[in-house]
Amino acid sequence: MSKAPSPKPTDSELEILHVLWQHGPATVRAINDLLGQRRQAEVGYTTTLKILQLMLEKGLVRRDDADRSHVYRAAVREQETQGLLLDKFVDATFGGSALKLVMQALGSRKTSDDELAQIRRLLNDIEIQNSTSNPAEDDEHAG
Amino acid sequence: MSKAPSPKPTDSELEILHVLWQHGPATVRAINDLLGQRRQAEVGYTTTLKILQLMLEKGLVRRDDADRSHVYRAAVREQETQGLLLDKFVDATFGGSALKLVMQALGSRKTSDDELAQIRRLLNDIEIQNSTSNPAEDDEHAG
DNA sequence: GCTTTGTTACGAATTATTTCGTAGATAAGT
DNA sequence: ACTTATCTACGAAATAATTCGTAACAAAGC
Repeated sequence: MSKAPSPKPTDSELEILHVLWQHGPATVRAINDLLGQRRQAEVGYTTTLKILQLMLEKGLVRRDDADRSHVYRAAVREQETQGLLLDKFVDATFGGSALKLVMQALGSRKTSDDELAQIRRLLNDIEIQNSTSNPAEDDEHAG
Repeated sequence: MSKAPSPKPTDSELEILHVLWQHGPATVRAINDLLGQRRQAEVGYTTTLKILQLMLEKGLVRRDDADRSHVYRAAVREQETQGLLLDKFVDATFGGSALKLVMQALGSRKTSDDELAQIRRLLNDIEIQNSTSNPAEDDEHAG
């Protein structure tokens, strides 16, 4: 029950987490190289090292220091972290209303029919969950 | 090119913008009082004043200093600002995929049937737009 | 007129984040 | 063995955001 209260990662930390999520465990050298690719400008090696050390203290990553080149791995899951950040963002920007966020996300940008279909499937799933786990009567049937 | 791109507001600035969007133009005193209500702890009067002065320089607010108590008003629109922040957030957290954001927002939290219905209506509207305009050239935005 | 109250402007302390330089250790190359 | 390369740890500078104290000034109250 005691869920690790992983602190909210900063922008730089999040970028490193993306690298680790995609690439898997890696050395500082590898992480730094991958960061250089996804960015415009290179970042100093010791900068990456420093951030990883701070992330280790925060519990955002784990490391294997058996070898001289330590190997870092993400200690938080991608979806959980995204969910955490999303919660904060929804609170700060949309007053806590996830609905407003979704409306804004869908309304103010181009969404393909394919993406719309995926969202519809998700809506159907959620509706089924609502009706099976919720005592409130629900006779709606999606087309 | 004549329009200065309003910089991304910080968390504190965004909170003040929320107050101004909801309440309309207000003095520092009024803004500070309203901030105190929506927060856990009070914030110092001069803190609010200082942030408003910085926001004025950034172009996030305008002020009427005809009277001794200056009256501040939002200089950026709510939806535009939310859209701007949303873009940055989607890039940083979901690698630019608005679809992933929506899936996460809907999937990882409780969404009521009422909200689901609203989203369905929006999906229908978007689908109609997709089918009535040529998808290859409908990237125009209302100014 | 004098004092109290409320206001703006400004400087500065505090905290967080990002950045990198340098020292010291270990491994690798010759 | 010696030199070079690579790595970690650590300190600290640079930047940004938040906070508030104080000075200066104007208005209101007595």
